[in-house]
Amino acid sequence: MRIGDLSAATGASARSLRYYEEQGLLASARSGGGQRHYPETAVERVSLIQSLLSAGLNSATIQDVLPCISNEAIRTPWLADRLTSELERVTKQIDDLNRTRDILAGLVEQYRVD
Amino acid sequence: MRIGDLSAATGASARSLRYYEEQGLLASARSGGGQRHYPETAVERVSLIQSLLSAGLNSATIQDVLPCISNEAIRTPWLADRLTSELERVTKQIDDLNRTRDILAGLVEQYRVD
DNA sequence: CTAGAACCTGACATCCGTGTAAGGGTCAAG
DNA sequence: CTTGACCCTTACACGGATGTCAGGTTCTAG
Repeated sequence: MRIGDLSAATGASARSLRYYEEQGLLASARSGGGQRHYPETAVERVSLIQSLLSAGLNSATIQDVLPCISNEAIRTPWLADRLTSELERVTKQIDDLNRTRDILAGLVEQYRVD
Repeated sequence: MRIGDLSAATGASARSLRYYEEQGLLASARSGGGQRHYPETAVERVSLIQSLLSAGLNSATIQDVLPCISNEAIRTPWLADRLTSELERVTKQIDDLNRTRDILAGLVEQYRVD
């Protein structure tokens, strides 16, 4: 599939897909003329990248965590630690957001027109 | 209290406190020489602002939602709707983050060195 | 072959809360 | 009065993913 197809399939803009590639998160094959071609599996990969980005991981961290050229899982204690640390960060973020949701719910109550 | 005290009490930098004021989120009285003075209640207000910012509300939205000059609660259907809509957004964000946490947890499992 | 859609690279713009530096004023203790 | 800590305004910089524009190339349908 070409970049427009992948964009349509994932909701990521073509600009973003090129950026992911530039950051080493997403590989592409090139046609003779230089145009990008992606395997079907790229859809899932982009979806994963989107999830991690929306969780607040930056592209450098995602690159550390998801080596993209080799499909081989690189299992090192360092990587496990890194992932665990990000997991903790996200968990803490969720806790914070839950507190804030309660605050918002309280405000909704307080400001409601009776 | 002066800006340094409020900063120490809340963890927000003086820069941020001035910014909150500039955005209409936080009021201050001024001494003859122009220095800011805050009532004790400012601590709680800043804390609320911090929570809302960390939940992804921008200052314009917070300003809409928390009129700062008047302490009077401005109860309008519009405000209640606005708050409800932000509440829904945060709730959705929490759901997304929970999904991403699961993804990360799965990766931790997958990449763990056995 | 040709038109037009889709793609390419490179560069600059945007958001927005925060950091930071410059240059100067305020305030309280000694 | 002096000193030093604290504060003032103004202005510029940043990060980082994404938008957008320009100028050019590739691909595909007719």
